[in-house]
Amino acid sequence: MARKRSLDEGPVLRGKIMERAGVLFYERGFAATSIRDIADAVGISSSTLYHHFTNKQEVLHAIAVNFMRDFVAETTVVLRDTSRTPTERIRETVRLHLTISEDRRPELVVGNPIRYALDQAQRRDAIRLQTEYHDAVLDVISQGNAAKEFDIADIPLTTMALLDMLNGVREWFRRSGPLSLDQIIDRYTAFSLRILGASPAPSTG
Amino acid sequence: MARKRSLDEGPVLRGKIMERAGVLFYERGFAATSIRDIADAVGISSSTLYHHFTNKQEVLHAIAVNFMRDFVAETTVVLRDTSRTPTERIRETVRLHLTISEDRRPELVVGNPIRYALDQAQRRDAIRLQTEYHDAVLDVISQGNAAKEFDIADIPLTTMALLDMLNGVREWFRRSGPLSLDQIIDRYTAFSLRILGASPAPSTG
DNA sequence: GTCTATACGCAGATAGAC
DNA sequence: GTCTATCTGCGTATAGAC
Repeated sequence: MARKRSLDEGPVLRGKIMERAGVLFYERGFAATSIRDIADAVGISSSTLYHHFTNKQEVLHAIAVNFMRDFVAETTVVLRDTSRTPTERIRETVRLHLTISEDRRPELVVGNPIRYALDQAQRRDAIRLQTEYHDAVLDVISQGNAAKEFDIADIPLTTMALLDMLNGVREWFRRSGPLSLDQIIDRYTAFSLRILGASPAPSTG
Repeated sequence: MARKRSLDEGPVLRGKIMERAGVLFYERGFAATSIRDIADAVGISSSTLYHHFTNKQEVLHAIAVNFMRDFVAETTVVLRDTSRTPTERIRETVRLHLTISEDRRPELVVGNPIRYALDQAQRRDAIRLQTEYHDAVLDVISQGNAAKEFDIADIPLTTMALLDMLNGVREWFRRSGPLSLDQIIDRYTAFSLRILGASPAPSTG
């Protein structure tokens, strides 16, 4: 049994540490969460944790990069699918953005003050991925504008406004609230298309 | 000299502590800023700080409430000025919101994860003021919709989307960047009016 | 690869002189 | 009302046995 545990749970334990640490960081903040808190939540000793990560910052770094990699992978598939119109791609991106952000809320580090717990190099890793997403969105908006689907004066700033609006949702949305996530998505899709100046807006949300 | 100092600098020192602490909390986070860091920045001993505030949390609480009081005072004057149209009031509110947020960035606690350093009662104080602002904005949006100046399906959610979009600016705006704050304000005013479905939109910014 | 035990420093907060 | 000195606990991180 001990043998099997060693062989199978090595990488699993790493993931488990990241998962529990993410929740604790999210609930209490980075500095207010101790290594011992994390170890207790996982059911290991603090020294064992040091065997898997060099320090607390590295745990946060791993969480941030792991999440952003997934986020970018999922969204860029849609954003770069030139078989669909820019409008369709934006609609689907709004849905993905809000869904992933809600499903994995504790893992969101970029764009959140907790990111300042990382050192510069670590932050850069995460921000590089965020930029990849940002640029993909900007490209689609630009294409939609060129195709006269959208009507935009300042493309970079419109991109920021749109993404900031979407990022705001995670700060107040609760599944227990009056609106379901699907309803939020419908309405925010409408808001997004308004910001982009999308011409035919049948559903005003 | 010692006498004069005691008489005049009592309340002044309190304000100075709040100011310096605000900057440190903003730069490093609450938990990562020690009482001694604050005392050093002000040029006093840590015991002197305890003479003016019961603990570190109270410093943050004072910063948050002080700022929100000012914010609400300035904005509600505009929002409740029924001599102006809802559209005009929204325009002016966007300007004020972005200007105050930028001018006093370190003091922004509400809507920022640093707020979790406060206990429930302290947070409630700050959130009560935020709600006052939020409700005043919602009222104006509602009036504009009733007057057919705006075209909105879900007034509460539109209010959230608008405010989140504005709050996003402080995360990335730098005075050293390519756009001036005035330019940002112009464009975000246009975005805001689009979200609200304002009928005549001459400047699409 | 996991544990127990522990080094070491810095945190928040207080005592008591002036 | 401000200081110096200090208490006490918890933080990160490591040593070394198994």
